[in-house]
Amino acid sequence: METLQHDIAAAANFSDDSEDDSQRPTPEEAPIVAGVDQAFDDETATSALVIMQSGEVIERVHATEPTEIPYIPGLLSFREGGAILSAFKELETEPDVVLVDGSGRIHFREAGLATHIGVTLDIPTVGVAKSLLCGQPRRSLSEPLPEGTRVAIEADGDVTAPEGTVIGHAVQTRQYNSDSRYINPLYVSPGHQVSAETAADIVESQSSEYKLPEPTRLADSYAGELTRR
DNA sequence: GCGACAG
DNA sequence: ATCTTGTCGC
Repeated sequence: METLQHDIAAAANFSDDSEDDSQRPTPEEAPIVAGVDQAFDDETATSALVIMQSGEVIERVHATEPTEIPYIPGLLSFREGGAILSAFKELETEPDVVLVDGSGRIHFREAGLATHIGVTLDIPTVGVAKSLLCGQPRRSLSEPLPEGTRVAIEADGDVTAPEGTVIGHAVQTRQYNSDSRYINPLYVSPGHQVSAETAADIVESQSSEYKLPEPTRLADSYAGELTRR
């Protein structure tokens, strides 16, 4: 599994350059953004995909697959990847970018779930995680960050990338204006065919009332209501 | 051996 | 991820 991840990282493109920029949306048209999230029960994983454009849901699909392995930090792709790929087979729309719940380049071998899915399907992906798997924030995150702040996450000894490489960002999409209550940042990283900066830009552009970008939030609740039945 | 660790 | 009530703050 680790060997496969090294191959995936080698095939990944952590920049905004594309082999065929023919399909990229012109600045005139709003991008089609997908959100994916999984929910589990005793022995299956259900993946929910929500596709949005201009604030509207234009397609929604899901798929369920048996859970093969337990959760192991660094190997999430092998637990959730199958169901996600099955859900994509049901999809008719071609998203311009996919927001994946989990890390992309912020991963020991630079091959988190978002990167795994992006390389496998050859589509642009962004990793959106609620906690940090590895890497070192450029500055302390112990104090609440103001809304709109982003702090670079650099590779340290736990990551295959050269030390100091920016592998993602802590992104504060929402924040309270209170002393006793605060919101933690999201950890955004490139999955495939997207740079660390663009990944953070996309997440910010898709977030509005809540901390999570809208496609991710809707996929989250959709997956939840599918499994609790 | 010890610590750290997406969902 | 999942198990769940109360509680804080606008």
